Amino acid sequence: MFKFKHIIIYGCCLALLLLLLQWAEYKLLIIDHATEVYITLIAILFTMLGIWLAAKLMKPKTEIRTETVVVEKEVYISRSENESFIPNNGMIERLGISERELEVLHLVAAGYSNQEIAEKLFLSLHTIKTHTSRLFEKLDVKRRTQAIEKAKRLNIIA
Amino acid sequence: MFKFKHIIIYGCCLALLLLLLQWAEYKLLIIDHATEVYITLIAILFTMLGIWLAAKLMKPKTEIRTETVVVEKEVYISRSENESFIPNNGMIERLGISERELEVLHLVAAGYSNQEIAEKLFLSLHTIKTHTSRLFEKLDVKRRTQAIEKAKRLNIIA
DNA sequence: TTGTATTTCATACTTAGGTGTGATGGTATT
DNA sequence: AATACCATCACACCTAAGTATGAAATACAA
Repeated sequence: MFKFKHIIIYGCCLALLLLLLQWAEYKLLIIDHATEVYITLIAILFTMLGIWLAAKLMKPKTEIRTETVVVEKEVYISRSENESFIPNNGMIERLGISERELEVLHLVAAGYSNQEIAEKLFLSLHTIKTHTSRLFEKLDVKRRTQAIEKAKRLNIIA
Repeated sequence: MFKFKHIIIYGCCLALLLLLLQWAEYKLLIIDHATEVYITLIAILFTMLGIWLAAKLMKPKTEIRTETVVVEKEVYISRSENESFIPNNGMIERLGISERELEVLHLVAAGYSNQEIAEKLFLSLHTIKTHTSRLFEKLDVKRRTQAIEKAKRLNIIA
């Protein structure tokens, strides 16, 4: 939109200058060989005008292109229900899940309450809570149900 | 360095044009009121020259910063993707699980909290609690984790 | 129309789950 | 010996989950 504004301004300037020159013609034409002088002046003037115009029009060209590249990292192939389940040990290791934590995870997925797990493993309820909390942190989840879902999806548990 | 090159080329063009105009002066000045016409032509020509010059000189100033944002995305294939899961409708019917209850069961298994399920289904928290309670009764379980385990075992959910 | 099941919402209450912080002892690793 | 990690236990605190009970609207079949 502002492109047209510049063009209109430029047009007006041109018209004004033509009028000015027409008036100057009668005054300056008397002096011989003065034509070249003011043609040069016109040339310089309009060149500057062109430069100014170009500068105005090209200023907003400082583009910042933001390119978003999505890199898909790893794909875990699913298993068959009937076939033997192969735990994703690489994933377990990568998440830093300890042996005890994995044991608790299995029992959580089996539907046991923290109290029941504590009794089963001869541990205190506090210990189980610590384990589950660390587990949720490592699995990046908030609840045990989410932990079950994610662990199954990552083939950590069957 | 190439800045001067452009200036020299421009200067040469100007000189050449002045010579051309000086020659044309004798031919065209005879025609009355032709002065304005060729002054306009000069104006347009030099303006374009100015624009071209400016464009050439300002090219390196039109910065194009390309910010590349790399987003790493881990992709997992769920095991049910390849297999065709057939829900045990007979079992669902036998246990008397209603449509709504089944819907809630799916969301419970997906790891959503009661509050989240309520928001997702545009229901109150109370309603979800009622549904889950009935579900636990019908599945003969005490906790949601047990419900998930049993529902999966009975092929009610994938 | 009446009965039955479903779906919805509600209050009050209890229990389980989860967080944050901190401490202790064991066991490898450096 | 020092460090890092794991496993264990503990307390305080808060939130989520689950129970018991009741009730109203809807839908569908007898």
